[in-house]
Amino acid sequence: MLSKKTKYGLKALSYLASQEADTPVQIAEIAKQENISQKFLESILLSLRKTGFLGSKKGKGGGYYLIKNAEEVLMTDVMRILEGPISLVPCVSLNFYEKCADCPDEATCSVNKLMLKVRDANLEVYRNTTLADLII
Amino acid sequence: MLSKKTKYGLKALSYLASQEADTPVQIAEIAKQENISQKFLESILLSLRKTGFLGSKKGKGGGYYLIKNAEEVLMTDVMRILEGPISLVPCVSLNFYEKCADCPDEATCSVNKLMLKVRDANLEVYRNTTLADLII
DNA sequence: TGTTTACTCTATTAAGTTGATAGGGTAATT
DNA sequence: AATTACCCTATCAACTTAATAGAGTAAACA
Repeated sequence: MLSKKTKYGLKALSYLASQEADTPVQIAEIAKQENISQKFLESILLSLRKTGFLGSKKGKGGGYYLIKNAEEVLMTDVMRILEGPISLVPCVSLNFYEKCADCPDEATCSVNKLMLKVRDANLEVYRNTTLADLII
Repeated sequence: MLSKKTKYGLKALSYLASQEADTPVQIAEIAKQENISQKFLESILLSLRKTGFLGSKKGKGGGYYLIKNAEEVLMTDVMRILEGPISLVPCVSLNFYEKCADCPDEATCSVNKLMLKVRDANLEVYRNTTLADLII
């Protein structure tokens, strides 16, 4: 299941992408338009700012805005920040690799074999989709 | 993340597929060989039996065995039983469709758009992978 | 300079899920 | 009849998620 965090984050990014660039949008506006709990959205936008997707401006007329063009925002990066590893098991993860404690040999592990295929299929999608592809 | 239930279920199915067909294998043997909590495995195998993947035999020399050939066991079916819906959001699910409560219009929803692609990519993998592909 | 506005941070909490365990009951085989 | 192994119910700790509350800080503007 996709977490609400990711769902909300994607919606917020899309909302910002469909606004005029470099014009800050207030959290309250995004939250209202997209039916998102404002406080929860705050923490999500904060993490997107800290990871270089968004900029923010304080004070009157402040808010959040996209730093890059929507065409440059890859879903691989967005998903890793919001949802975490793209792989379903750590033993096939490119960015978060970890050996499975219970598995003696990855080479002969059937789960490893299947999850490698799944990872590649998902990467293929995320690598070839940008924020621009998600808005009308 | 892949649940342990699915992980264990896949390992157990693979173990059975690599054994001689129609020869029941005891839960205890699978649990030991695959490092799985026996009681937890019991419930997993039970659900696989009730959904037509496995047969069981009671009494001495009993155990579980594959009902179909490994080539006939599609990952789409296995994953739906063990892990649940293949889609990450209910609004793009083929078998478990549900409208998102917070989303006014699927046609313009960016999350919907992305998750459709993801669903299709995963289905492609699962539809073209059988249990036979997972064993050496 | 002071007030407003909006971002930032910490803490708390209810609800749900997962993974594991325990213990007993039932059915089939020898 | 005894053994073996499947079958079922209940419980529980640990963790995660999603939401909320409240206070603090920084920037803009009159």
